Amino acid sequence: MRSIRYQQIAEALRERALAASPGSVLPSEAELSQEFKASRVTVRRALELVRDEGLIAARQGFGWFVAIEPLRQRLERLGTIEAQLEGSGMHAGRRIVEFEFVAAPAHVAAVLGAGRVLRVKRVNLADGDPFAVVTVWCPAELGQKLSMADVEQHPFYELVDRELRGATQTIGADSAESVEAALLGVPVGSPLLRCRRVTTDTDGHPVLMSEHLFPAHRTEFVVDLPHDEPSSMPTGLRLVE
Amino acid sequence: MRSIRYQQIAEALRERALAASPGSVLPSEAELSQEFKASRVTVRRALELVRDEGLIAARQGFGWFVAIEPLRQRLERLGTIEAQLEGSGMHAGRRIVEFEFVAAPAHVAAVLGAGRVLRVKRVNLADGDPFAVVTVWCPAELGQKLSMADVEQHPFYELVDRELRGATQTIGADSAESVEAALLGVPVGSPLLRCRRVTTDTDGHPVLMSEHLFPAHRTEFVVDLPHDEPSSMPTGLRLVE
DNA sequence: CCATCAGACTTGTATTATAGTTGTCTACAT
DNA sequence: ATGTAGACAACTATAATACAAGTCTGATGG
Repeated sequence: MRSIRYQQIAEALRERALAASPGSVLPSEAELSQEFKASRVTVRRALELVRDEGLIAARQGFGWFVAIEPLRQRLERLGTIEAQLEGSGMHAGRRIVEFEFVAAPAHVAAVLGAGRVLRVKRVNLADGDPFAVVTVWCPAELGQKLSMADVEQHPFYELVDRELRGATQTIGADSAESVEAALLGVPVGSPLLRCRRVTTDTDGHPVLMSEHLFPAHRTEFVVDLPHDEPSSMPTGLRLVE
Repeated sequence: MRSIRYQQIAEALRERALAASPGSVLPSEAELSQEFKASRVTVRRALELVRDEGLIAARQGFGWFVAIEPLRQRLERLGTIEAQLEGSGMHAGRRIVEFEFVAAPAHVAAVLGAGRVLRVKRVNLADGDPFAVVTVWCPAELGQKLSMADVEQHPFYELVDRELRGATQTIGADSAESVEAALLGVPVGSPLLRCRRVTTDTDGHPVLMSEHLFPAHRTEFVVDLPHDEPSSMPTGLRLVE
């Protein structure tokens, strides 16, 4: 495969920026040019690429430096959906729609590395009204001990016999198919917010996959990007009127 | 049965494209021509065949590379989608649709605290194809110095004469109205990812408001929750009355 | 002590040049 | 219809160079 020089250099600069402490200055473009054995133009192009990603910044006559707090994680302490609903004086409920051991679909098997999985489909309720359809795939060995009553009364992460740590979720949109439309009480074809989440344990191995579908007219996802002062808006998914 | 050479080559290219990571660059047509012992025209026919299937793409003077589908945005940094495009070997472009000084709509005025604003509507292009409609509202006093050429060639946050610090994004979904559908080249009523962003300066004062609309089938947002206590919900949920 | 200024060093922005790549065409062979 | 060979234009990445403009430092002179 052919390689693009300035992308290689950009990758090296990214690592360096993440390793260094915020505010520290990078070598001059001339020095970097010698170090990478590339022309100053090429080095600059790499620097500008990383700058546009927000990791570094420059001041004319001064130099390049690692940007201040490029990645502050503000998504850390967030109450569960249940707590927020109860806090708002609403009653959170769950209704089980499916509870089956099935052969894992390809995209699930690829991530979890399990042939058979427990698939649970639930409808989340706020004061009796449905606001989310959640499907969870869980390796069969972990799901063996779970009952329908368990998954109806407890969040999934309390039930799995593993210590969970992190998650990656991808947020997208879809049109409502007939099944989800009926469960959520919205017209077929209306827009849905879709969150696919892969939850990993303390070793970083994927443990759970889940798909959350929200009616778009009631839900929004709020993300704070690096601030100095805390904003008035909390981070997370929220229901809108 | 006689075998068609360029179809054999196309099959080999498909395998290679699926094995390689998106954005990686294929060998040049001349090199592939040597490798498959076929003329450049034949190799090209194979490449164009695979391109029309959406697996790979090319830029004149640059080369062939594995296409990216769907387009993923990472939310941790205050970077632009353009930076991620360039980092993937694609070419980012902009087309101005509107450039007007108007009275601020209520929800904009409430946040920016400005009566008159500059409203700029742009279509973002990836290798010539539209992938986003972006509307930016900017207080008139800040927009006074900006020209259409400015906003066509630079990201907005580079043009504003304030040091920006953070942003709050609200991600939701919508159905495509006729205007946006036409600009994005998607059917009316198809799902869109909507991202409303309020950008603030170092003092925490709101400076810019923007709305980004993405076709749902091409775009996803990715959020990492590294050391979060997982709940059954994507992150947190907030009810708004 | 303090202000000032020259010079070294830095980024920002051009220009020119070259090798390599895709895009496109024509001519010809099987 | 399919494949080969070649030529040319348009574009890209990279190099080399030059110069403008901003920043820092240290010497100088009061």
